[in-house]
Amino acid sequence: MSASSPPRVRFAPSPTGSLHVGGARTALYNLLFARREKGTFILRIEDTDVERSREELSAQILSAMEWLGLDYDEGPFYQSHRTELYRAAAERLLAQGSAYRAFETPEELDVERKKAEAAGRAYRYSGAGRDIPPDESERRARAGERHVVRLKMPSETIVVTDRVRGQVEFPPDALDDFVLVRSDGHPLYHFTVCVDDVEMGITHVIRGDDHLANTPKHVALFRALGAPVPEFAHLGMILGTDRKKLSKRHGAAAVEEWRDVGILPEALFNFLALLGWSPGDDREIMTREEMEKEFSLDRIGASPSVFDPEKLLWMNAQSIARMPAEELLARSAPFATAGLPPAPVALAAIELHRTRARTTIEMGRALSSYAADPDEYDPDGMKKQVKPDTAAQL
RNA sequence: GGCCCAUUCGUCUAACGGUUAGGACGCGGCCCUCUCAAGGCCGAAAUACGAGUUCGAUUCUCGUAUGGGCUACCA
Repeated sequence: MSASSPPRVRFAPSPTGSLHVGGARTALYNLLFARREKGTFILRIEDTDVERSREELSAQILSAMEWLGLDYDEGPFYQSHRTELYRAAAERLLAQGSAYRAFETPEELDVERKKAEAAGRAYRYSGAGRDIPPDESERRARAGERHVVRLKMPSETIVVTDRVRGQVEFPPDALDDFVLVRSDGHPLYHFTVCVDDVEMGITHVIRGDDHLANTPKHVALFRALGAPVPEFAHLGMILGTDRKKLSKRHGAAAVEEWRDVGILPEALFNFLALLGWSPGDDREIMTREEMEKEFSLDRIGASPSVFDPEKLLWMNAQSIARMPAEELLARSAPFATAGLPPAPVALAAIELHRTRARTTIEMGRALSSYAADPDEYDPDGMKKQVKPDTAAQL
């Protein structure tokens, strides 16, 4: 690959849940790559699924990204505001014969699918819509007949070039003519992704491994759209300690949950960066500047990785141990639910506890314990720590 | 079922054909220490299995096993 113009990358979450640590890491790698290559990091909200997308979740994702320091250069762009773009693209593909209308109902397709399943065959759409002459297709559409728009998949092996997995080949019979636009006019995910990636000039697609098998569809779409195919980098999944894909039921799969238990954003950032990427030497604790300077797609590992809360806690403790006292105080103060002592006392307490507290919650709690004289002292502690003559003074 | 991906200590990872397979978390021990931490030193702990290529495989190829993903008018 020759040196070219600065890369443009994007993070494209769909607002169907809060920001997951897996998503956060994807965003983080995009960000690091953009910074390293002096490129542009774009945020795009994929909210085309009207049934599942919720506005407050978009806001939640935005705030989680801000907290983690995942700052983007352009956006957020909402796909729900870009429907005209997709409609026009569908028209174009239809006009140039790269896509066609199909008039089967979901029920009919379901029957076909069941039949194939019963026969032990892999289901593929028949491609019947391909044979409808353009003028007839046009007429039926104008008459209001319900239809979807499907892409004509080329009957050739599609080679996906992936920066972390190398060349991956997909034989032609593995893909069928998938749906671009639903019968209610809503454009579908694979379609909007590609239209937007083209329109936004995306040069590198860095995303979760779960999209690798979808990539040949995207490659076919980019070609049909007459656009250059971006480079891909597919990241291994993040797993729970049981080696299953990390999810809500593992607890603390969302970025906010870590924020709420007193994890510092820089610690989570550092931890996530090293979950699947390594600078190549033995460094573990890295500053954001170092990461932005040294990040490289070529040093991303291909295998899935287990999210280990213990190590995150250790990294957090490292951050706490190194942070300037004033800053640490400010970050812990929100967790000092039982009040804060006067500043000089608080600062002294910070120094006393910075090697003991692993989270800002623990620090906040420690700080609060200096806010007022306790009502009673632990008898064992008294006996051990307080000499008889001082005890008399109390 | 079909297609695709992955596999180094329990976990995160380094080693881009030749290393006593390195580091980190966690774990154990010792030191430091009025306690608890932190810190320092030491230790146990890995190339999934089987073939092949090669003078030589963690590294390249194939197979098996195990995990995972995709296979929607979800994203």
